[in-house]
Amino acid sequence: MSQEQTPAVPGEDDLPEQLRIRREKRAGLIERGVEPYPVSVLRTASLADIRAKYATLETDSTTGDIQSLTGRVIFKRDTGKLCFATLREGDGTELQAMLSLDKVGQEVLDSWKSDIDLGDIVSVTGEIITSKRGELSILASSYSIAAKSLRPLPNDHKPMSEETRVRMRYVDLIVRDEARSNARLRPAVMRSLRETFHQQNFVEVETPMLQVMHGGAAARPFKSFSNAYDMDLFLRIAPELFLKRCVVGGIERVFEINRNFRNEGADSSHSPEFAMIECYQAYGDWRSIADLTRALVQNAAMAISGSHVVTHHDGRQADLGGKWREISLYDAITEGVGESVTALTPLEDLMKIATKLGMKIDPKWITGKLAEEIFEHVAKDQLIAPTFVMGFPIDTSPLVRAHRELPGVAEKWDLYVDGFELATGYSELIDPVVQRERLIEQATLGAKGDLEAMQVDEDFLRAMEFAMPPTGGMGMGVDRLLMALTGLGIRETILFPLVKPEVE
RNA sequence: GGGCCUAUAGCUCAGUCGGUAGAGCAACGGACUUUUAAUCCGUGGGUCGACAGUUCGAGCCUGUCUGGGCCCA
Repeated sequence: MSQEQTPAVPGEDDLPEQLRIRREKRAGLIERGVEPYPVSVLRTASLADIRAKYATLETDSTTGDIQSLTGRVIFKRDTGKLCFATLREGDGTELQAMLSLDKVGQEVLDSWKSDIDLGDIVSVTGEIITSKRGELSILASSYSIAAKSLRPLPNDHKPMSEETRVRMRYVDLIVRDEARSNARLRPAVMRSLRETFHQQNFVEVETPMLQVMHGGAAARPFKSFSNAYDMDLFLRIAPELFLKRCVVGGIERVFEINRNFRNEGADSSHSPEFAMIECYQAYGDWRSIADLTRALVQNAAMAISGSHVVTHHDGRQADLGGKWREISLYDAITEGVGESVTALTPLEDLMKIATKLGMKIDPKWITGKLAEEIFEHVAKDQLIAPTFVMGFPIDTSPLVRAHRELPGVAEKWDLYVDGFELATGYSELIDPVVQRERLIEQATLGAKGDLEAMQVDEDFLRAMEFAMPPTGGMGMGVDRLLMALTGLGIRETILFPLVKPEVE
């Protein structure tokens, strides 16, 4: 006191007024012997319990039921001798607390008015009643502070800016109903997905995220390093090659739901880390795996909205029910450009078509890649209702079996919903000799500077040489599934999406 | 990668022609025993994202950088 003290936190003196006042209130409580962060407080029921128990209580009644309830103070309406506050608990359930002079006395009432701020978490003990206006309430005989908030809550009636919501999701969850429901949507969808898999006798496995060699998809990886082994490691871009090892080993129906990492840009439909489903079904093919995919999506829709018709957050409805439309990729291109295009159409002809469409062409694109780009250019906007796009070019699908009839085409589909790619499914390539040739082609592309090309995974090829049964496989983005079910952007489906650090 | 928009009080946002920084909520002081975003009276709160430039003078104009959003590829 007598000496000059440097503040414990640098710049404590420079805190904004509201933060400083709350820190002073905390210190004041401690000085008076009141613990602002007690080890426990009284709680006999949740607010939801009380709401359920007294759903039909008449206006201005008493119950004689004494409870201790906790919640965060989100509104305060202080009058001279009777104070009201709205308490809110984690799922958004609210209940009114009332403190009256004749029940708690002058000292307690004064302390409530001066010590308790919006955002504080409190425990209130008293009788459950309804007010003269009919509001279900707890009429306090005493209260205690459960945890003092040192920061003011944002304005509860104006939505926080998108940036603030993402940077401070914990506050978003306190103040925004949709944030709370979104957070609970994902686990509901995850449970539904797992149930569908279990109904169909799929076994869930967990395969490595830290990999010696990345593979199973075309993407740039995040690179790490193992000090103990003195070698480079990669965060996985896909679990595919390990799940296929499982199928070789006899786990005939296998799935994994877990995180993949891709060292690429982030936008409204891409996140550097994202949850992905992959599954493999021995003795299945691209057709059987398409049926499974439809069941996964439709059951998830049913789980969260009780119907195959889902309502997006903006009120738009999307019907995911029934059997989905199928179109052939090359038929769609042919229709879109008005001249016949097949997997055998040479690169030069595709170039002419793309140029005529005014597309920007990357000279590194191979024939199949160019065909896919033309498809996206002419047809993507029509893919709002769920649509299987069947038959992708074989030169961009190194892990897929060739189509049983169409030359140059692979037995691969992409599922489009709402204009974006939700899932992809294959008849898997199981001939180890062809598989080796395809991976070596990829490695050649890699040597030429294609950073997304796959590496040759010798152990994977050895596994394939022990024979994998004919198999259908599928991959689906979980975040994108949530987008298709809700219409939200990917950053709203992920609780804590990657954000660059705030600058001081 | 290219283009457009954006950053101002704790939160959400105004800020005209370049001339002393504004509102609502929140906060602080006071009144109020049935409020529901309570009401009424009063008060305080700002490194206008950062740096540079133009100017007598910059929240505003110019440039660079940083964060965020949208569109295109």
